Amino acid sequence: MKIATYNVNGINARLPVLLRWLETSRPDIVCLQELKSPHEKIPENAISEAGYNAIWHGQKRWNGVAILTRGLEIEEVSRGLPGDPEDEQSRYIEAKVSGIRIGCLYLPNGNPAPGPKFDYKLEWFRRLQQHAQDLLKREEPVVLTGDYNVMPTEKDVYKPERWVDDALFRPEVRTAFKELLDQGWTDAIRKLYPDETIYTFWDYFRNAFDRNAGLRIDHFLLNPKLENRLKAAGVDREVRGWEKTSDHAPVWIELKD
DNA sequence: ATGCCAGAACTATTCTGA
Repeated sequence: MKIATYNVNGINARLPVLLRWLETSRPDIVCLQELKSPHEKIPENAISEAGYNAIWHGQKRWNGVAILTRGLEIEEVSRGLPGDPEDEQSRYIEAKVSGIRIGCLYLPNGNPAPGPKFDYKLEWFRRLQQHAQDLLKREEPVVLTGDYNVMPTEKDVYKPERWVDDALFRPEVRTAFKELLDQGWTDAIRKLYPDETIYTFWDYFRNAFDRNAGLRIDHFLLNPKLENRLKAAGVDREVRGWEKTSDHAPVWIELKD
């Protein structure tokens, strides 16, 4: 079972790249973020012709998350992160696929910090912690994956000193991420590669990809039921080098059946 | 501090991203 997460930065602008990647990588389950598309404009037919079922939570212009599966049945559990009925942003969708519960999330960026956007990020993080705690009470395997917009440690940033005041790296969000892990979640990439420099995002400016000036902000968190099933994990780095690509690369894990 | 790039939206300029 191969599960992937990919911040596409606009699903319509990214469609050729997305389809090419699906064909080469062939993940069984895919979590997408930053669809930047209203519900009715998601390219449903193209996804279906590529052999994937899909559920999604779109939004005009911003955000948007989706779960795709290669022929597997998707049972949607919820859309929207619990804890704030006023929150209109499409940043969370959860489903059950093949006995695995999958939460697909797009955590707020939070810049500029401090400020209202940073407050929203921290509040969203608190709600995520609460929901994650509830999920841990379950007996079933659970994956919480997506764009967390957090570099967990200095190893996850090309130049940590430049990012200390940024909403993706400030102590508050690193602490929040650590608290999440301390609940009992495993960071899949770090479990398999504790010391390697691994990035999942390179910005479009200043030849960041060529200079490998990257960040690790897309993560897979596994509950204890899944930890022992983790077989492999990686980043499809080459996709970041394709024409008209996203600023993120896809990240994936493989689980024992 | 800001620009550098990229995508989307009531098409030209603004907002957002990380």
